[in-house]
Amino acid sequence: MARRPAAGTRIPSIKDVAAAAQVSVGTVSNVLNRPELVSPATRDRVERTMADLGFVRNESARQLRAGTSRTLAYVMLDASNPFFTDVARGIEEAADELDLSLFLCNSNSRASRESSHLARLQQQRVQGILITPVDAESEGLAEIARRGTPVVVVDRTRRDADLCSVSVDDRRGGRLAVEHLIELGHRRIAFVGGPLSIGQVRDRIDGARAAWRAANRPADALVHVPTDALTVADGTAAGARLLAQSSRRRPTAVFCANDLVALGVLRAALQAGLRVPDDVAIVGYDDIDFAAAAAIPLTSVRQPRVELGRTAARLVIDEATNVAHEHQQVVFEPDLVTRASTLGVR
Amino acid sequence: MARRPAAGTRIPSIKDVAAAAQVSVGTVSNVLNRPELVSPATRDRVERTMADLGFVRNESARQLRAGTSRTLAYVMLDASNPFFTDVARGIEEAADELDLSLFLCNSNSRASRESSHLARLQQQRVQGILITPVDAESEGLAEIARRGTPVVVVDRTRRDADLCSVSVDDRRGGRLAVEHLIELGHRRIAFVGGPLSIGQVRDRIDGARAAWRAANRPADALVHVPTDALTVADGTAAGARLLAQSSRRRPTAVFCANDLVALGVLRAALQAGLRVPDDVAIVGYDDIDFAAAAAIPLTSVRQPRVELGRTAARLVIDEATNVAHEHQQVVFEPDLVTRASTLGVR
DNA sequence: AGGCGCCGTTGAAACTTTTCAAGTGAGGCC
DNA sequence: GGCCTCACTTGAAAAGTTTCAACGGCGCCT
Repeated sequence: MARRPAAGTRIPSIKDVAAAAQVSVGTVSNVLNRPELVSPATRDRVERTMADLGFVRNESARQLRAGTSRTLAYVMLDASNPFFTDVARGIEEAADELDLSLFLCNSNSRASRESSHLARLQQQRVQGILITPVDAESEGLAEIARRGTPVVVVDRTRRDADLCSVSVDDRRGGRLAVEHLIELGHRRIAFVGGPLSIGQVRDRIDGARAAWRAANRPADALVHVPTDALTVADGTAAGARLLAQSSRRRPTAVFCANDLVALGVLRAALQAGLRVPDDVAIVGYDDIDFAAAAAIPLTSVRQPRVELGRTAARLVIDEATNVAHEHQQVVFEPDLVTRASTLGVR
Repeated sequence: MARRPAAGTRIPSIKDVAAAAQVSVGTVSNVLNRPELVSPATRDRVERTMADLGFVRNESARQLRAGTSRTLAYVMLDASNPFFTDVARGIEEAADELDLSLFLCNSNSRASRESSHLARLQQQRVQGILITPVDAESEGLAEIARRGTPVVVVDRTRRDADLCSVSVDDRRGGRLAVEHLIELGHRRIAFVGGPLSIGQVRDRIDGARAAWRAANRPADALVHVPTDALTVADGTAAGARLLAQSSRRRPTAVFCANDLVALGVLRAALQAGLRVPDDVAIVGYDDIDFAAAAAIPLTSVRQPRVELGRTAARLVIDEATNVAHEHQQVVFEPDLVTRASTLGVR
């Protein structure tokens, strides 16, 4: 087979290829980048030599010369939440179309991890950064954009329009969920989720309260049960606490800040021997695949996750390449997907 | 506040900083890399200038000089399977300790996406590649290692020891699951999962059959119900088909190739009005968080996911930095976590 | 006073690729 | 034969950082 460098040997550079193929480095570079300029005979010889030597282009050198990389990055809030992996899939699709690589980073909801990722991405001179930030109003994000790396906020709206953002109307989503419960005749409901430092949680409960008020229901008939995080475990714990109350005090419906929490509450309800939705109805948020697949399929507020990612990627690329770029705040509309957890078997 | 380059201006380089701070580029570099060599006064001045100008180190140039990057990459088989995001978390932890970044890529079980990711990672001169490959025996992986980028196979064992690999004994896991079912007295069981091109699936069913044989149960009392992929949807479909049979023919227990499939089967069982585990017991594989959180908590074969990732990361770093490195095949032992889906409420 | 060593700083080389102006040589035309 | 054109190839410069040998002062010792 082909000759190959012995283990431990330096990876051959364009120079080595040039020497072996008896041409200049310029020609080798042309074979790589503008093959039509090179005579077929030379091209063949160079290509064979590259294969022979096991040549691999050095992206750093390219990038140094070009001044920019062919990479996008998405800093996710929580890689173990399927919602964000779906958003990532949308970004990936858009990146693929333009032959850009995608760097996925996970901040795990921690500001310190987030900022170390951001520092690294700037140093790598990525074409653009997509981020679902711990704090959407952070001045640091604008600072990065000012220094030349486009930044798009995903799944949050930024108050002042100094950055692009793509989000879903969470207030509306909260309203949709609660209007559905009102229509079904529920008179005592709970909102489970937290912490309130997460903007998404704030907006969803705001929307829920607005709908509740609009239907003239007393404010204290909508209780907020806070959780430390939006996880299944926290949902289970909060659900168990909430549903342990006597049936006269217990809410007849629970609206959860996301599907992970809702799955936890569902589990707590079934463990407590309650029937869903007869004893307690449950509404989730995000409509992740597990929601439809739950033991009792969850009614949930659907967000266009993949679309969210795809749009964000397009915006960041526009900002990186189009001089006439103007910042946009794209807001998608959520919709309600009704399933057995509120409707029962039909 | 600080002076900053106008929008659209080139990011300042070390040279610009040197000029502004009235020192040589060497000194600026020293401030960055060996600050103890620089007098406090100069260091201060340079640091202030860097902040003023908004200097951001150019990683490409660094890398070009150094010949290698401070980055690890993990090519995952399926980013939407929580098992792999947990493995990724383990890798991340190990990478963090060494101040390496982690590049997450998703092959989505497609060989073409996998190889384009691999090509890109080589060009980026990553320190090492961790991969859960579509095909663990692929010659391409060894080729990459031969060209100088360490490769570690995650969650698969490689037959010939030309690469490091970290995996869990899937055959053993299959045996554990079926031994548990035999102990509970089940005499007709099913294995749900596919395709068989996935090594993990092959090994798990092999282990299951071995345990079944060892207990002298007839081979045809363990049926294999194949699926196209290891997803909740495929599990639901296969489960519905399987459990629609008359109670005399229907298996009394189902062992699934992973938890996603098991959650699907569980859903199908509940929808068919069957009681779990009284009418049908279910065993999953992976013990992802959703397994414990399911409506009927799933008995599952636990794998040390985070540990898997952490070990793989350590191996790849050892290979990258230690000249005396020797390839290893690390095999972890799975264990069975029993829950309500086989035991009922206790 | 002359020599030595030390501290802090300097300037140039190197890493690999891309780009581009300039060069070579063959072939055609007058 | 001399000149032009065309196709192809060349060599050097440039990108930003790190490293390292060398240098200039300064204080100390003899």
